[in-house]
Amino acid sequence: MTRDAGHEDAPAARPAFDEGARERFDRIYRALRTRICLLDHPPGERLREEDLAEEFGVSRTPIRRVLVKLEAEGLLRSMHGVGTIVTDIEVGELEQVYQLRVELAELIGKLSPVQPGEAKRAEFRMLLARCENLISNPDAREFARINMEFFHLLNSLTGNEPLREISERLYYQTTRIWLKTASRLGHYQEMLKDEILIFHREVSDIVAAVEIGDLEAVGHIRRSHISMSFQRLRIGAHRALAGHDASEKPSAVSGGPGPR
Amino acid sequence: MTRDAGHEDAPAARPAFDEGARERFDRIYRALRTRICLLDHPPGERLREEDLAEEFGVSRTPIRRVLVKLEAEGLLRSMHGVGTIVTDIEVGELEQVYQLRVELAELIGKLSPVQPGEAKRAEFRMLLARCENLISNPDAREFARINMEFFHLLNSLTGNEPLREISERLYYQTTRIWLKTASRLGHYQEMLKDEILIFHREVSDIVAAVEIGDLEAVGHIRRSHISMSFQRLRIGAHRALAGHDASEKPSAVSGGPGPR
DNA sequence: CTTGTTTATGTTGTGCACAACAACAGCAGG
DNA sequence: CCTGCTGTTGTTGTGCACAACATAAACAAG
Repeated sequence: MTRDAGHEDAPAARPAFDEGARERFDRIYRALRTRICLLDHPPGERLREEDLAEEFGVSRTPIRRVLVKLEAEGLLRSMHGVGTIVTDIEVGELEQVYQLRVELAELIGKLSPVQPGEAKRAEFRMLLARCENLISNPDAREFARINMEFFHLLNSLTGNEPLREISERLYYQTTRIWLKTASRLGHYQEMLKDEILIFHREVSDIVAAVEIGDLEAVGHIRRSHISMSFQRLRIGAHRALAGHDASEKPSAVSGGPGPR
Repeated sequence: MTRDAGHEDAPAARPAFDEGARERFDRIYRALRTRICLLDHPPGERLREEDLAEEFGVSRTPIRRVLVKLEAEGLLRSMHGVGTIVTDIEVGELEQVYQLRVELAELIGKLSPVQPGEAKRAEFRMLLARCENLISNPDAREFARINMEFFHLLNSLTGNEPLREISERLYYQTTRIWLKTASRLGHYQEMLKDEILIFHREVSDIVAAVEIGDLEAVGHIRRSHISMSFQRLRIGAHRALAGHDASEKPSAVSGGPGPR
């Protein structure tokens, strides 16, 4: 298992001088969610409550609250007497989630859009810069992380809180599938570079739309990219299943999947 | 408090001969959710974990799991050292939820629609009959209950499971507001009869669309009714706030709110 | 060797006692 | 009468020991 790789955002067993119960809950919840979506906990891995309790410096009880929530979100599945395992995901099962995400993407620009101030626009530009760095220095994990931050930035463009919550939930249900599918493909490096280029294009287009304040355009761009991303994902998964993934050169438009 | 009124669907402290943990969790969860939405537990009421534990014949631990989930859904709010209280709701805060529900209503007919078989169509006709009975025998509580069952029936028309889950969640966040607003209005009886007539019209139209298998039409009808219902709700709440609710006769189209 | 049974082991679910915390009543000082 | 403090009470959050459960290994019967 890759658990010991690096938990930059989960400083284990931090004393947390004056942390309230709710803050601690959120901290542990987000840490685990990030780990699962970055495949630090790959699908099928068993999470022992006692280990997690020791790692975060608490008892099993608060850990269980977090696990219950993660199970409600569909990332975990705990069975009495067996264990708590990270749910496995298949491209086919995620089609419905993607269909819904495609529709919701447009709503972000429609329902209570909030025009970003200079600070937020700066965040967008910063992310675009990190994305450009990524082109010359491809790294799947960093890619997934930037993608996650980009999502949260986009999500903050709507003032509709229920929409934000639901979009976030669906995002975290689907985002793992890319890393999982990609790791199975033979032409890992080429595909990663292609996907990063496509993602950079999306970020670039969206930042342009944000700069001129056209949030509806942001929604449309996002929608088409999510849709196309899922199409590439399906093709990639199909090739991986057929087993002739390493035998043919990928093209820029249909090379492989990317996290959206 | 109205807690002792009638818990038809929550047989308290049932022995439950061979009930698994998951089934019990679901039973308690749904019982409490129904009670909250039927205002058996009105907004602001304090729920004592120990009382609930005793009533359902379990310890505090499984009760807390249910409360955590209900809190995640926005129906409860528990504060350390204070208590677990039923969240209060205002029409203004629910505007965003309604905007989202309006958009999602159309998706039910679009995303993976499943043509209902004869059994399901019979359920629709049955509900329509109960709705007609309601006209000659108005009862707010029964109205809310039929409305709830009608929602679940509609929700089963899409095969998109994430959409079903999200729609359900949003429905239960909003459905309480009608009973709460209605109970504050002076012309309670007239408004109830008007709302029942409007609801009967909606059910009738939707059943007709279901019979000919046009699920997209179902989505459109539903969408417009949710939208109009919220408009009436806002007007009703405004009148109740202004305090001149009992002084003027309501009309059929703008009389008051109804649960959607 | 195969198969059905039993036992051992490890996990999640539950119950209970206690800690942490907030609100309130009572009271002293002004 | 008002204000600020303090003890008391009641609630949710936590830790821990045990029950319920599933799995797999060990074993006996065929």
